[in-house]
Amino acid sequence: MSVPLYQAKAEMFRTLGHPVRIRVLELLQAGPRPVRDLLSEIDVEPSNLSQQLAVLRRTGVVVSFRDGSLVMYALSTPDVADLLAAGRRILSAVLTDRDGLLAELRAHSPSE
Amino acid sequence: MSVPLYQAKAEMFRTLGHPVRIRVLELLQAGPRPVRDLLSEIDVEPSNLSQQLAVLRRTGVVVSFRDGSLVMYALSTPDVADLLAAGRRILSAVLTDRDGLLAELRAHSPSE
DNA sequence: CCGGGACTTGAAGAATTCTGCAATTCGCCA
DNA sequence: TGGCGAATTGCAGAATTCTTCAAGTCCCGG
Repeated sequence: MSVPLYQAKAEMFRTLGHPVRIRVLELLQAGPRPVRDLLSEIDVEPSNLSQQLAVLRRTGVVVSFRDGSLVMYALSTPDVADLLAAGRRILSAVLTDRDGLLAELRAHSPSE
Repeated sequence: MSVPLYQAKAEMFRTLGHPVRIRVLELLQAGPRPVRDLLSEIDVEPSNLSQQLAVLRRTGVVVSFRDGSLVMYALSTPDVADLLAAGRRILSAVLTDRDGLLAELRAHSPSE
């Protein structure tokens, strides 16, 4: 497998590695939305949101088009939902493990 | 949904956003491996690999344990494979779209 | 044609992340 | 016990990414 491919995969994941961008993608799962709506649901400055949207566009995870005076954004492929779902599962698995370990640590004596 | 949760999700994805770390995870899909093996398959300095492994450990995506004089690494949950698979699907969807667009651009006259 | 809302772009400084070198730890075995 | 291979840690400088502010574009209504 070529090195540039790993680069591309990494870039794909790095694109999701930001709270605002994650939130945007989750909102877009419900369908296309204008920037104006995203802005009202995410606590961030307009220019910052635009920057984050640009990152998502650059990678090709979302697409945008104009509808009258509004700019709409949409997921470029429904596969994005799978990615988010897989992320949630891992997060929950990891947190469960952590809690499990914590519980175990508390249940036994230090010398055990 | 709380803001810290988005932070946690973002951190999870950011963890995967590095070529070496992606490669490590793909290798670990086949089962636990010692650092020594990873090192022989990935072109990176030992200290760099260690740093990247530390990042993966911190997030809880992988776990490590000692086996004699070797340190072994393993995926903490098989769900990681799903994430990588979803990433691949999106990448291929995005690239296909791009190629599709390119082909379309080439097939029509500039003024069309 | 002008005003104003809806977004985007450019750019700079702050904050993070990456990389590689040197030094260190840990366990094994002669 | 001393030497070694295996890995990790501590850092410093380089490279990226984030955030914000100021300025600019586009489009609709008047």
